[in-house]
Amino acid sequence: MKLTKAIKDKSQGKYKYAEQAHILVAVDCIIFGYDGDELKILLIKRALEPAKDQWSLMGGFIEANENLYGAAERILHTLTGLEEVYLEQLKAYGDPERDPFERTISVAYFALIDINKYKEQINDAYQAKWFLINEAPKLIFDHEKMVEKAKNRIRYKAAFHPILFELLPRKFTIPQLQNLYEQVYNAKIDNRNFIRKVNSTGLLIKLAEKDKSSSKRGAFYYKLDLNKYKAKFSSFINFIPNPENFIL
Amino acid sequence: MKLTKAIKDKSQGKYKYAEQAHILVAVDCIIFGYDGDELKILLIKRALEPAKDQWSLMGGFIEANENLYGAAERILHTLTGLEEVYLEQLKAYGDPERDPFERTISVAYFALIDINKYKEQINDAYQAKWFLINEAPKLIFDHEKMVEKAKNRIRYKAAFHPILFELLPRKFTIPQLQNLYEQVYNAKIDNRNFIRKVNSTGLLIKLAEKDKSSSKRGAFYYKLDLNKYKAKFSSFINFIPNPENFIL
DNA sequence: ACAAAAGTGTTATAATTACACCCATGT
DNA sequence: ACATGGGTGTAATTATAACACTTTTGT
Repeated sequence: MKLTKAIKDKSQGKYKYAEQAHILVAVDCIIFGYDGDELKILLIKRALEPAKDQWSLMGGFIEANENLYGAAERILHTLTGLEEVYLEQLKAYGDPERDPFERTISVAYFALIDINKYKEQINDAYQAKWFLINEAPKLIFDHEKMVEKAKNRIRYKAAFHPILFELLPRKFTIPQLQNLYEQVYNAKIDNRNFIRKVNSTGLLIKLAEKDKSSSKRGAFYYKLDLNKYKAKFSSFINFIPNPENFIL
Repeated sequence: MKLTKAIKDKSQGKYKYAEQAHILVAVDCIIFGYDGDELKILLIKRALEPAKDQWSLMGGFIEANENLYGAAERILHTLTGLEEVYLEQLKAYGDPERDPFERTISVAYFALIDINKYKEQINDAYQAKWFLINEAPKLIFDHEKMVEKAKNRIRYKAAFHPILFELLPRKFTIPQLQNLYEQVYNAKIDNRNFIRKVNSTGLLIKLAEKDKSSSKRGAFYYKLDLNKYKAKFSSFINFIPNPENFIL
């Protein structure tokens, strides 16, 4: 921090930074959800001017008493009613012209949620809608850039870390998990090799129950071994055969 | 972006966001350097109140006409005279209490530079000093947290991408490169396996000249094949044997 | 001749890939 | 009985890890 322009505020007896421009700081959330079948993104439609009727990420300005993560949590909670979901800082965006109304720095966060569990809680006031990941509409400002970056980040991270489990319900089948990976990477994965790899992680506990909704035979449900999940989260597991062509 | 508080500015005819707190936005740079022998970090010593005589990252406030990356470039250039060095956004920091003087959001960037090439250009006005990576002093605010995060990011990224070449001079020896990896990972690496892995990337071009400074036999200089470097930068190469225990 | 770092070679083990087949069940 | 997705097995290939020795040259 370059402090050479700091002055002492007589009224409070504290140092302050003089003659510096203060800027609006916002947080925008890229919210990914999976319903066991399709990977989606949650967007809101602007009901008011300016930018009325345009699709946008859910966002808000940072408040005096909260940190960036807290602001992202608040914004996510306001829209979805969700708490304690996976939420990670993506990047700060600060081009002078990114917001045509007023200069605004935006810190983007992405969230991974299970649509089934939470869809009833979504706040209708924002006209939120789930879009298929490849069928999202045009977005305001640089929000599409944020979404692309978030997709890339997820691809990158999910190649080595089990973050995609955050999108699944408590119990899920291996075909559902594979289907999720296939959508994230836009690729077909060999189911035999996939099952072996997933099982080799030791992260899954097989349940007695079966899901019969997608086949006659039915697929066994599994649940996450939460202890192992937490312990192994940072370790590297090659979930994806050829993680070649990602852009970092 | 939540725009519900936008109003129309009569004087300019543009929409503006009303009743929102504007905050100071700074950029701080974690500058890593390698002199062919030791991995170091560049810090500045505060010459003025407040926080006089304390060590700090080089930073500055964002200006009206520049984006975040541009601000980081400017700050880096001001201190080191360097341009076109590797510079990557690390994370935005925004705890309300992170800066005791005034609420400030800081976007941290890290830079990778070759100390030999640039050390003459360093601006003395900031009392900058290179510290060994493991012998850095206490820093102001949350700067130590930033440095730790940057070290982790470099470890993470360098395990799969050839970013550490950014720290090397145009010509370098493989022992120098290995030494750099060993310092980044605080680990001994088998030189036989290391050489094979580095050569298998096809990224290096062997030069006729030898560096005799560190052994009697001398080690051949190599240079980067810049075309292949750019092409392969995003692809995954396992540079590090067991990338197990990194924290993401 | 010897010390010290540079550089080459080999082999065992483990991970990855590319395959083909059987299973369970609702219709 | 058969169609459909679920699940198991195996063999070839490739990558990784562990290891020892030879080369060069200044002193």
